[in-house]
Amino acid sequence: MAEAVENIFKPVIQKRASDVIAEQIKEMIYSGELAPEDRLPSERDLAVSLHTGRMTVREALRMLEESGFIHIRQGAEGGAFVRKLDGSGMTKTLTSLIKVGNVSLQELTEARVTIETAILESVLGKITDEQLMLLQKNIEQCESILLKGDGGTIEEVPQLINFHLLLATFTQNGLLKYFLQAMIDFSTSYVKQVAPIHLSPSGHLGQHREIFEAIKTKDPLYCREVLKRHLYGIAENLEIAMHGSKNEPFDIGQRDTGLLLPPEEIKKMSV
Amino acid sequence: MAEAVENIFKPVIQKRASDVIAEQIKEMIYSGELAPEDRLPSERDLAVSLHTGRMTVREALRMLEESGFIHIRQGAEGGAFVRKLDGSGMTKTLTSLIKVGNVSLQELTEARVTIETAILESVLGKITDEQLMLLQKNIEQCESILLKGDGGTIEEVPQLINFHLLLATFTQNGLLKYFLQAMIDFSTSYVKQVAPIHLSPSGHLGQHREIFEAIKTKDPLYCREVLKRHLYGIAENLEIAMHGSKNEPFDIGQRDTGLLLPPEEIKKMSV
DNA sequence: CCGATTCAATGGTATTACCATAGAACATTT
DNA sequence: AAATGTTCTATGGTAATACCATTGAATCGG
Repeated sequence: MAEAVENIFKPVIQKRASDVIAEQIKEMIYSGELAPEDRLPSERDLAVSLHTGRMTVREALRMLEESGFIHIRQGAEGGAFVRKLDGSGMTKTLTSLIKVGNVSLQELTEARVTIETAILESVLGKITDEQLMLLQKNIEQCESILLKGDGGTIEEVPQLINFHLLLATFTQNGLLKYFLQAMIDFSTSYVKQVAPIHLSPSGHLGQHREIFEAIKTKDPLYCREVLKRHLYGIAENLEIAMHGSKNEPFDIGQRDTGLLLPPEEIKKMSV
Repeated sequence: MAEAVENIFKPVIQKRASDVIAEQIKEMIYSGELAPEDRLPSERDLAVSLHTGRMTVREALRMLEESGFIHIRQGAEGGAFVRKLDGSGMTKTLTSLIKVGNVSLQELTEARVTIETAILESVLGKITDEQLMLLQKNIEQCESILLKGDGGTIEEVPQLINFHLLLATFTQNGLLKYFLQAMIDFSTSYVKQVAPIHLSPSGHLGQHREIFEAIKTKDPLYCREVLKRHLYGIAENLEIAMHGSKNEPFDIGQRDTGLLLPPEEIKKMSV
């Protein structure tokens, strides 16, 4: 064909149908048209409505599920349900970055110290009596749990985590809380899965009490010192968990390889 | 059937095949068995190797792609390629949280001020001459770009962003950098997409120069002031982009993300 | 009324066929 | 021989169909 003219035809940009579908549903969630707990039409219905195949719909749903926008239940009365986004997405992202080696445990610790210190100092100037009460209540709660049970591992006293999250909450800043929660969630799940060692919750709690007292003095320097000591103590346990686990830091559990190939064979094929 | 015995048969837990596949490939990436740029077998080959259908494989690839572990190219010599994880995952997560309304622009701004302030203070005590040189080089680079072009919108001087990221880099902490980058990336793409207004890059650059000078004085208090003014200025532009007018300015005076330490003590504490 | 059974809606998997894309290999022309 | 155009082919993208698995609801039987 002769090049008589130019730019008469707009080039066709073929975006992947599943991407378009996922994008469309995301927008509906953003706009509020789809709210948490809402149920999407069944895969078959969606396919018909979108003039597409069921598999295309499924791929879109897989993506949305992976990003945490929906969760899927099988069976009658099942389907895809819109889910309220929470901090797990952040935790997932952070976990990947660490597992893939882009972020070291040292960096995690330092970042947490930096951010949590900033949080504490930000809170210090405006903390209310009610908030102080909440902290105290948290400490007492942990105390009673420790008195009842044997209080062996840290997982048995999950309330200990809340102490830190409480501080983040006091900033009234959801994003700071997401960041902190991601770092904390990784740490706990890491310790739990890799090496459930004994972390002396009582000592842990004691340090919380120290921090609490420091906050009441409203002395920023002292607060920072106490908090840092506490966090570096936790970090030390992370390190112990790492080195005490047969040098397989990231092999979390044996997955069921059932009908799948061993990794080496897949690797071979990828030449 | 009579209940003669119990617990003889292990209940079958049917995990979704695509999940198992995705998990397996992820583990191979974590372990280094699959490195960036490596190419996975074709969908058809994978299906055969895994004793599963091609659609199942595709769903797994969709998930991995959504999480940023692979990218997929169509055509001959195409396929699924392992991708080095970068900050885009964090940006994506943050963007979702904001778009869905879990995090407000105000919170974004405050969090950025909190974190970037902490970063700056952390850097202040240990910044080297070479690092100062890098900052200066960045400023000069932006300058020359501004002199050449008309310098209308901020997107034409992307180097302006690097100034902030440079500071984060000096902390030697990848995670803090990821956090900061996510916040910055959202802001820029938000302004660009929602309302590409003129942001006076020259004024922007001037403030960078101010910050640079402040850093050289190594006065934490002064540094913080200058940085905060700069960041709240940026935030104001975000608001303008959103509302299209300057009618709802930030009440900068109310925000108390500042630290309470006197300068000398902060200097001492710099990690 | 209650327990067991069946039913039906929905997601999960597999197979097949064909289209779309993009490099590579090949052929043609200069 | 080099440049250019064409065809080939491996690969992802989409669709349609069939059937399995799961799970809550509806139904049936006592």
